[in-house]
Amino acid sequence: MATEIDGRKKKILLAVVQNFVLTGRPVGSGAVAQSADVAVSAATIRNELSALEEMGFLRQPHTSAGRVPTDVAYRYYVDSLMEQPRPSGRDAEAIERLFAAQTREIEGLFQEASVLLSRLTHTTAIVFAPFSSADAVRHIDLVRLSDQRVMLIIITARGQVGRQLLRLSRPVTGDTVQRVAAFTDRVLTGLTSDRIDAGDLLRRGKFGSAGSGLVRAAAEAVVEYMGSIEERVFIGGTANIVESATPEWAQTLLEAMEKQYFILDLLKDLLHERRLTVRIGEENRLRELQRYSFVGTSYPLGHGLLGSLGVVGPTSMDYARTIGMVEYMAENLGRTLFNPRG
Amino acid sequence: MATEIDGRKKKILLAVVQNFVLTGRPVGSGAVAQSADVAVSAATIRNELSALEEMGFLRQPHTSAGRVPTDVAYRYYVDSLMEQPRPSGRDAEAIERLFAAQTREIEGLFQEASVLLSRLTHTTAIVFAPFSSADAVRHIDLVRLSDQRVMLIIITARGQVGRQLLRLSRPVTGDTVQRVAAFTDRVLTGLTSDRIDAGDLLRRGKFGSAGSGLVRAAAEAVVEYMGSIEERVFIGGTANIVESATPEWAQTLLEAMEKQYFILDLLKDLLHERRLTVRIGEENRLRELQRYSFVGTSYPLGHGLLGSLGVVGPTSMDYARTIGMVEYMAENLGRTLFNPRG
DNA sequence: CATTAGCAGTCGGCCGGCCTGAGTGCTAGA
DNA sequence: TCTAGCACTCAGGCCGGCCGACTGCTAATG
Repeated sequence: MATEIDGRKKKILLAVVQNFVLTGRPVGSGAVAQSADVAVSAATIRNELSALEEMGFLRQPHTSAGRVPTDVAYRYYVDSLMEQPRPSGRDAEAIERLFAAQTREIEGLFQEASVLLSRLTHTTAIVFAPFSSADAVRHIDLVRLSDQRVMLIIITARGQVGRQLLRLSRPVTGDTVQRVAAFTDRVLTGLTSDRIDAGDLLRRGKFGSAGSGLVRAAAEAVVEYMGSIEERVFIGGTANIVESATPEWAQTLLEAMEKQYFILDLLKDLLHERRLTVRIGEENRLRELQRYSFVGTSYPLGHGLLGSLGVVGPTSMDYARTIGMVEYMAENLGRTLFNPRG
Repeated sequence: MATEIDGRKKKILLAVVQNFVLTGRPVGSGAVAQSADVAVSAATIRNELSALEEMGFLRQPHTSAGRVPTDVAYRYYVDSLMEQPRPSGRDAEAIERLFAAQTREIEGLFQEASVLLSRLTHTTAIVFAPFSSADAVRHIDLVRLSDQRVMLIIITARGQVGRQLLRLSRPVTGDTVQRVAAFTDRVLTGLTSDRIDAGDLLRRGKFGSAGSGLVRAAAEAVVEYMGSIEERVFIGGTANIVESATPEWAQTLLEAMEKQYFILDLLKDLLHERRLTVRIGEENRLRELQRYSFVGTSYPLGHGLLGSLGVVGPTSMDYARTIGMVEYMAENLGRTLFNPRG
């Protein structure tokens, strides 16, 4: 009859959740009687379990089995029951070691962060780094690959780097490429994309027809690049997906993970709010994720930008530990890329 | 008694391999009698099958089952039986479309190549792009992230781009970073790593203690970067791994795929020879791959460098089709990145 | 009136036996 | 040398029984 969740129910629910997370098997009244610090018999606990089931926190896979927490139970656990520890000494140290080096290749840093996070939490980790290029040009370079192919390299004021392959309709000589590179670098540096005009460039620099084609192609590619957002995604621990579900679900999720739009949908709305987000089972909008839970947060990327990172794992994950890790990783990553206090 | 493989045996073996690749189930004498173009009865085929088993080409999962090809049979099939078709019109078109764009982001090109290749072959595809940096400096830039963190951007003569995070022991101002950037760019451009000397730089440019620290850190990072080889790996279609094997094998392989050394071991020796390589089952050195087959080849990256690409799939893959795809993809990729004829 | 001991009931998982069907090897005859 | 026929083998599906874990209910208890 009790429709409110009292102290004893809390303890029992906590015991069920912890036990299930640990063993992965339905938890019976006997197991709860042993592990929860309530001094009542298994029979009483049965009554309580039955009440908790009525309230939607637990369910039975079949009549004669123990209880399994529902998404609602995990939600309640995360919101009201668990105590959130900082990562243990060893785990914290592993994360700190990643950021200890004096010099660090930047793509590698993101990749290794995702791998480490996945390893520490036994989940699949995703690190999302959106670099806005709505920014000014800092440097332009052109590298001749062959007669009609040139690579354009753009560096923006904020340090974002893009490399674009240009295909030309006429062959260009190495000398022309060099001259056009120097010219575009000189003329475009400092400009934002809305102030770049291919026609204007062609009037200011005199090149043969092949050179003019290159100038035009480069200018167009620069405008296109500067207007785009480069969204880099680093995924680690995909193997952990296989462990935690049936092969079909694993395959579906693996497939989804390779889709850009999937990742964006998952991580993009974290960018607007700075706080930790936990989405449990069916709380996820994405159908492929409704058998899993997601724990994510954002981190500062510098220049006022935010990135986000998170993990995907079984709904029966150890939320306390996972949340601790995700937060600590975000903190360290943010501090490394952008440190207001030096 | 026949220890040589005659024409009829060839036809029968071919039928078994093709049938098994198609259905995935052991092939019996009846099925062979129907599909192979030999006008003999099932009983005769049974004798031949038995002989082929004796010779090591086939094996029976159990006494009353049909036959399954061994690694040896696939090897013989690849070497002597199959006819290698060019990719079908539709497949070729899909590949060509990938390379059709006038302007192309370069990382994205590699990534999409791996995804497309995996999709067309139902395997997991790997594209390996080793960029040697044993090269001259083309451009240096520094971007201040915070008081004590600076991002170093290096462009090499061949167009390789590196971004390194530097952590400084003293805070630097934006102005200092700018001055050091201009100085290092001017002084280092054109040099190879063996001619870069931090001490010499410090003598030639006068900066405060913070600036000198930055000069030294930058110089060291440049030397380190120029001496390294940046090895980028793009993997597509990991979900296909799950389909083709038991979850345990799939997990083992997925785990291995995330390891740098594994990929390198797999793809690096392709770089020395230009021809197609097929490694079937236990022919693979790597233990994790001995239940799979690998089909790979190399492609020119420009500047005399080679990259490599390949796919990993079940030993019972459609080798003819797969080989066609891998070769066609390598051809197109190579032509796009490096085109001796324009 | 909450709690508890006891008991009957439920059901998944496992084991062994049975049957079926696909496919084999062998033999005798053409 | 090939083939028809036959006895044989064995994986996989199906059934029934047993075991054990766990439940819900009831009646007794402080």
